[in-house]
Amino acid sequence: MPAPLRRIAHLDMDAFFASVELLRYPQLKGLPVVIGGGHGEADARMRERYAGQPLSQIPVAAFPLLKDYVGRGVITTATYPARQFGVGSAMGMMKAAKLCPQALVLPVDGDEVRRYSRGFKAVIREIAPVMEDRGVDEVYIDFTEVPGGQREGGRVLARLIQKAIFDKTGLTCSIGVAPNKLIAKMASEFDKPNGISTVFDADVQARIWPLPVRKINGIGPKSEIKLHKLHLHTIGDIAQQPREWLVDNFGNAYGAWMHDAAWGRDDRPVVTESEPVSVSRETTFERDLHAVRDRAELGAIFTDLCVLLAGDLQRKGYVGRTIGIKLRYDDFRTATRDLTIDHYTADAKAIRRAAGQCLKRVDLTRRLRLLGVRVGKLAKTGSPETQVAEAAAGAQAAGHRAAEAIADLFGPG
DNA sequence: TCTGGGGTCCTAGGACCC
DNA sequence: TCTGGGGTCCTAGGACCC
Repeated sequence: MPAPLRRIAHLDMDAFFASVELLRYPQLKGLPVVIGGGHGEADARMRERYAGQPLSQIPVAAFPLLKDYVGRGVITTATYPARQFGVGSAMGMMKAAKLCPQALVLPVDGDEVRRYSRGFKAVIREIAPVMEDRGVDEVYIDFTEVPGGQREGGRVLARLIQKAIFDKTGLTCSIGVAPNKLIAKMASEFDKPNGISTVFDADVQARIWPLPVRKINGIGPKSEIKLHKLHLHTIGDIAQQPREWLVDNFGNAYGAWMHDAAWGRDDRPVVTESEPVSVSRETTFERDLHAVRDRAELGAIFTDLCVLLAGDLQRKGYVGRTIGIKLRYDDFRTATRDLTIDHYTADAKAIRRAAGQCLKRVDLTRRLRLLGVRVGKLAKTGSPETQVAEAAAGAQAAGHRAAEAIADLFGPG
């Protein structure tokens, strides 16, 4: 029996955040809607006004409009009617308002989105257990060994998964099936929404090479500019270059990778589980803040971030020993500082202390638009490498308590 | 019209150790 | 006076992704 052909699927939910909202507000179907922005105050006011009524009964005229939006948010996703106006993900809300002022705005409902995210992934795992989680609305699936995964190059199994997801959630998705993750990712975009595309090694030249370089997952805006300067515009243009030339221009690792990618070569496995590397919290202020003039406000935000972050770590069951901060200045430059401490922690006060040290090493004369706190070098709470450190921290805390007790005995100093 | 929040991985220099 | 090479950890920044 010959070895089965390696078949990898990439599945992408269609306009996920917007589609989840449309399940609640079916009256918005077919209308331009954008999701994002953050605040959600207008939305809350609207819901309050129609409290007691089913959400589906709220008249379309009651929904907040993009042209009335104020704030610094970006669009998370837009419905297909809104995309017709050129509105899309990661676009500033203010810019989108120029393109499509009549679009309706809804805030992101994180809990609801995560619920649907868990739901569609559970459906997939029941059918095809080798699944890699790539975020709320995307996964890779290894079809190779799944019964039926080879039929019509994976199309039959893809159709089954699409139907199962729709039956369970009412949501549609697009799937690409190919010899590897790299091509599958591109293929899932070929026939959106609610499409299936299958690609084989022999199709790379005809279907992949004509695409713009930016379609390769891993070539972003910077590399695109550089490639254009070198007169390379399509993936085929890259494929035609000698490997050494790409290495000379883009460095050893990236140049060689780019050459492989252009030829559709990628042997990364589908990874079913992984440990987090870091956990962070950050926030963009409603207006730029100055470290001195807005000291109290900034200090409160800083503390809040540390408390939220500590809560995240504790809930997830991790401790970490590299504490870092991130600042974004009014000119959008970013600075980071970090500090590795000798014990693992998930304690808000300890995080704040270390992050405070970091803050002392950075320029605070410019106005800030963002502040973030990060914990890295994670280990599972109670895992062997944290034991000694946790015991030491415990002893230290006991030391503090002893000192306090002694201080009590001798009265206030 | 200024551009969110949560991540990963890579590079590169310096410290420090053998 | 000159001056190895390798390994690991720490730190800062940047590209990229969802």
